[in-house]
Amino acid sequence: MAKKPNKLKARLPRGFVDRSAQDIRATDEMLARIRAVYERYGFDPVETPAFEYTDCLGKFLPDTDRPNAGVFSVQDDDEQWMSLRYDLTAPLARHVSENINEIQLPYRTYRAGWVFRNEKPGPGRFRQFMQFDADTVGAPGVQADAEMCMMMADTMEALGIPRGQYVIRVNNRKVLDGVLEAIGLGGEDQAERRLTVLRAIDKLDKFGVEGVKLLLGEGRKDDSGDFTKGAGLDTNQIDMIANLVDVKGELQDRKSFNEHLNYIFDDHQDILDAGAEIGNLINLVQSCGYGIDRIIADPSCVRGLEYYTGTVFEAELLFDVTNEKGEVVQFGSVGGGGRYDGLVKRFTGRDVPATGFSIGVSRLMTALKNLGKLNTSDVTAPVLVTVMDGDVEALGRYQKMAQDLRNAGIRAEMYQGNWKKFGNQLKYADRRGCPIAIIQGSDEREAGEVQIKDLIEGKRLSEEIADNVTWRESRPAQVTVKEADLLETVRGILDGQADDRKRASEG
RNA sequence: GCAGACGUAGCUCAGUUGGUUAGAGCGUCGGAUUGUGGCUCCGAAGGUCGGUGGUUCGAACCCACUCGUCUGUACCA
Repeated sequence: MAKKPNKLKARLPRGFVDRSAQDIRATDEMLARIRAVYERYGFDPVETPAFEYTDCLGKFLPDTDRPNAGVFSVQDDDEQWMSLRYDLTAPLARHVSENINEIQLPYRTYRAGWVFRNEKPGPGRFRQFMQFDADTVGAPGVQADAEMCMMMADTMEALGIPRGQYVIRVNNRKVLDGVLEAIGLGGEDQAERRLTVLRAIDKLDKFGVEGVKLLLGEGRKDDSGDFTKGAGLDTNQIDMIANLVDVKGELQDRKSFNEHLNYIFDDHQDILDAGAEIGNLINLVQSCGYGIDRIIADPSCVRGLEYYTGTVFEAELLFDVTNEKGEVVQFGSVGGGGRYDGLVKRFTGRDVPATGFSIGVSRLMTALKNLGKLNTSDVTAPVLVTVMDGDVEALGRYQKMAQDLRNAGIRAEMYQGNWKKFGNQLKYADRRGCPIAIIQGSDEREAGEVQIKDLIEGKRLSEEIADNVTWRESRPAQVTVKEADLLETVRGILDGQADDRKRASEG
């Protein structure tokens, strides 16, 4: 009968994660580096809330009054639908529109924040993740797009990704639109088909040209035997798109890009005009010294299907990313953006052209972590002041030692567990990674002394001592000093440990 | 969403043809050692076998459903 009480099971919602101290510190470091680049380009921060009214995000399902399934939504007490933001661009457009009279355009702005997507999570894909965006609102020229591409390249390098290990791929939506028109997919009635074609093109890096061709035609069967219906184009149409898209990074400048387009679409002026815009962007960045090792034209770059109107670009990592099991994983892009000239107009009715991009911080961190390029934090654990006597007077003395260390800028704590088992205090310090333990029992107290134990050096010495009695009695790496010399001695040991770490990391 | 694989202790995994009381290693806790971490030794705790229902004298094992994880794929602002 004595059935255990049914305990509540502690569980994390699917697709969400708790972040460790190390992750938080690493993220802070990444954010600081990204922010420094954006600031240097003259951008200012602005922050918007996690919730927006769903209509401002533009995510109602067609022909219904319910929000899209991909967004987390709740109804406010007045029955209006609100949703957690799924990116930072739509909220920015809302903010700018609401404050359009106060904001000096062109407006350069950046912001980092959590965004939420109610989708199937996967490795490195979560339902809450962080983006770090930069946008220029009210800048119509391709020179603003060019600036974005360069800033994105600078950001990659600021994060420690060497040149040649990443690339910014640039395209223009108007090229793709023109091409679709040219192969006879224009008009309202073919909208769905155009989307299918764009999705197929976007899969180039995943499936290769042959895979894309299948998706443009009848369809493609994947490894599990699942069949994806294709766009149903004829071979002529498929070949034109395949030729457009399969360039293997050969389009190095304005001239070669235009020649490429000209070769396939020599009688379509709108395509050539859009192509010229990409060419101009490439020339602009090259005049600033950003060569094809950093920014390159790529007609297969598609990006989001929703609101981009011109230039689109994305940052891709070129090194292999391996997971915990050592398998190489398809990583795809770590950020991207483009021109969205219609987004502010939805609210204001005014033409307010804008361009910007987004970096997937969480995703990029996964890549850097798996690569071992993530700055492992150099935060050291606190110095532990151990407790030998539990009377209030003694506790005050221990607490004061901790305060003195803190006031001297040294991370320190007094042991707050059960002080009666002294061995456990050092065990705690060991597991916590404390560099030093401070010990003062009645003997030391009477002599006006403290014992200072270098736990790192002690750990090293322990390898040479097999016998526990000897190990305990020898009190390795432990010195006795006058109370007045506590701070200086601790600082000396910490400095020595820091030097050792530096030497070790430099190999 | 679709397809497949897998769910046994905190973790990694054994578990015979369906047969008594479900095991190991690691970890955790306690002791040897109440003022000294590591090592070693001794001991203990820890399980609705993912859940529900069914077949059976009997189910961790077989069946159905369901939940979760992983892989591929679709969607992805």
